[in-house]
Amino acid sequence: MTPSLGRSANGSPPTLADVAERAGVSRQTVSNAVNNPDLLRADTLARVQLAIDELGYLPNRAARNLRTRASHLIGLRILPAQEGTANATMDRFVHSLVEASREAGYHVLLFTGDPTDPVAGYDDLLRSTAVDAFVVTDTYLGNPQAAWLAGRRAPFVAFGRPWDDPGADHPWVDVDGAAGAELATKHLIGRGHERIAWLGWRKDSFIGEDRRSGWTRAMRAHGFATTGLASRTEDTVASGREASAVLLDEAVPSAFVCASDTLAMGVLHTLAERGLHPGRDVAVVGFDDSMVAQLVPPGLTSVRQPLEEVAVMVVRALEGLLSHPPRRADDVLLTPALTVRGSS
Amino acid sequence: MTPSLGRSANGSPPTLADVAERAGVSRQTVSNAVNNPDLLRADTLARVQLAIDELGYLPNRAARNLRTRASHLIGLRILPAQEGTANATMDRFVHSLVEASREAGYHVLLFTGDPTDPVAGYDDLLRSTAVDAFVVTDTYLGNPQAAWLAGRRAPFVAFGRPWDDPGADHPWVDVDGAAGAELATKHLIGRGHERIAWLGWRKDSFIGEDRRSGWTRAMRAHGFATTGLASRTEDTVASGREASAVLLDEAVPSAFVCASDTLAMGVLHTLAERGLHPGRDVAVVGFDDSMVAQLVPPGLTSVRQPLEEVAVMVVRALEGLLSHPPRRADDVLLTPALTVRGSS
DNA sequence: TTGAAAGCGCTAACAC
DNA sequence: GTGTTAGCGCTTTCAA
Repeated sequence: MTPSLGRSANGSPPTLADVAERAGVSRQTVSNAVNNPDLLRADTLARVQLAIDELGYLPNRAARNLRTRASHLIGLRILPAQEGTANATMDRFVHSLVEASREAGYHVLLFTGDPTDPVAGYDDLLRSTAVDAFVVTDTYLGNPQAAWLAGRRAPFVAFGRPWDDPGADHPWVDVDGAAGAELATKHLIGRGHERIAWLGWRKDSFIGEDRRSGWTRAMRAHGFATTGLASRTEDTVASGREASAVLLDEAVPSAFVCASDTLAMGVLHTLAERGLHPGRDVAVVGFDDSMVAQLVPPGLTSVRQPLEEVAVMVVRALEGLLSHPPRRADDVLLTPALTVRGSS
Repeated sequence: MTPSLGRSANGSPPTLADVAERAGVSRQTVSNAVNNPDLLRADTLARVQLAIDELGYLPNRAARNLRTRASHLIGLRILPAQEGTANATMDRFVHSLVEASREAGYHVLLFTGDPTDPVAGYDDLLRSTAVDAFVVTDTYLGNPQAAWLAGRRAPFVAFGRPWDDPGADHPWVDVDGAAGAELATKHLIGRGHERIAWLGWRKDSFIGEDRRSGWTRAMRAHGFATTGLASRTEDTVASGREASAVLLDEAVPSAFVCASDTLAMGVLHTLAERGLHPGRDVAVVGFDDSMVAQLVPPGLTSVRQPLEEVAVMVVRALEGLLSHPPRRADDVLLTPALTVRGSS
């Protein structure tokens, strides 16, 4: 009787030796059949392949990892989800990264760490050679992990520019936030708005200032005033609500461009309180195209980051770093798109 | 000069042999210091520990995995995110699972597979012994993966009851959807509502029918009619909008209990179109406590699944399965809670 | 309490 | 083209 697929007689998965015996060749020949098929004569390859299929053989990962000094695993640290915000960007990115990695033959290993220690978790994975490389996502607020990883000579690619260290020599992929905000502002200008307010993050956020510059650029290009029309606050609904209420009272904008969907939802709250209708009375554009933007009536126009593309480029850069010899991929700055909905 | 932490002279991480040499003991003694410290004499242990710390030694995962036949990796398959729905339950669960796994010494390996083939991806990971076990999440709609994994004798724990196979003998953890819907309905009854509509999924969804039964139970317990007050539809905003419009016209409910936040958002769309205010004119309760529920004005009351607890119980069951000898943990049915917001 | 030997399953290097 | 040898770094067994 044929052993059941994927299990040899002793109950554990078949090994190279099992296949070799069945095909009547040496173990090395089986290894070559798997890794360098063109080295084998056609009939030998066919015989080995048959045995492989019959046994359902797949190389043992641990053994292969040990020998090749590679795990084909990519580490990604995820932070606890922020309740009460629309920040699902990371979750969307995780999906995209898993997909893109798979196509390159990698799996994604998720880990967490003490949120107060930006480097926690990386160290152990690195020292135990559990992953081949990392994808680093939270490059904002002067995060030390890029420098730390670089110091350890750990291969990694960043999703996000090295804002505070332009000389950093790791590859990165980012989305042009200024272009996104500019797109949003121009869209509103095209709809006839002139008094367009900016609702953004506090000044110490590089990403926030970058996005804000897109708004400024579009406004200036059309000769519209920006004075008194900008507000910087925390990334919470409550802050967005308060800030938009103040702006409405003091600057009377007819439209808002926001640094996040969370802040945009704050604007919607203010409008709801005042009996104003988004899109009809006041236009609102958010940033990130979160599920909230898609679902809230009448739909929130929002800047959408091309995370699928980001993931593909990140993996491409990773492949470069992990090839022999290592290649450093060019940095990539992608342009977001605008998803127009009822709120504008 | 001391070699830099985590790297021996030749540039790769230090090994057992490096530590042994430095501490003047055999490799085996170092291994014991790591895995069975009580076997060593106190002073030997201290000496070895010092060398370990100085070198920044951590056991190589691949080697350890090969030897112990365990990867300390848990596989979780994630499906492509459904745009246009509020279904971020999976993302929340991923976070919780990563956290719970870490505390048990496991990492989470994410993978995808052809969405049309429910078993794709599992097979390779299993045969290559890349993961120790799986967490299976999409147990609805007669999904064959549980039976398939069981047939392969692969250790796995399900988040979700084996609805279509009550005799399945794998451990599972689930949330009591009926209790959740009952909680929601009773909450509305307590607010004075009597004509409470049910907006749910199509009849072939076990989960949908389970949740619906909670509504029925609460209504019957109070002697309220349910005839004409229930609607079953697809889990999309558009379906929820249409179905709620029909219900409002034909059955004139004063409140809605929905099988998902997505459907609840559909109700909010209908209310917005008709100039009705959620919470003031018509009460609405959703299911899942998604970010949308938290952010939409005036806040959507929603049933919240205790996913953190689910993850902890899942990992506990996993630990049982992977211990020697394997233990099958008791099945767990957790009760959700209601998060009350402006919509009710 | 510590050390020596063997081997997990694989692939790199080399010999035939 | 194919087979042989060696060894990746670790833990299990057994001997000292």
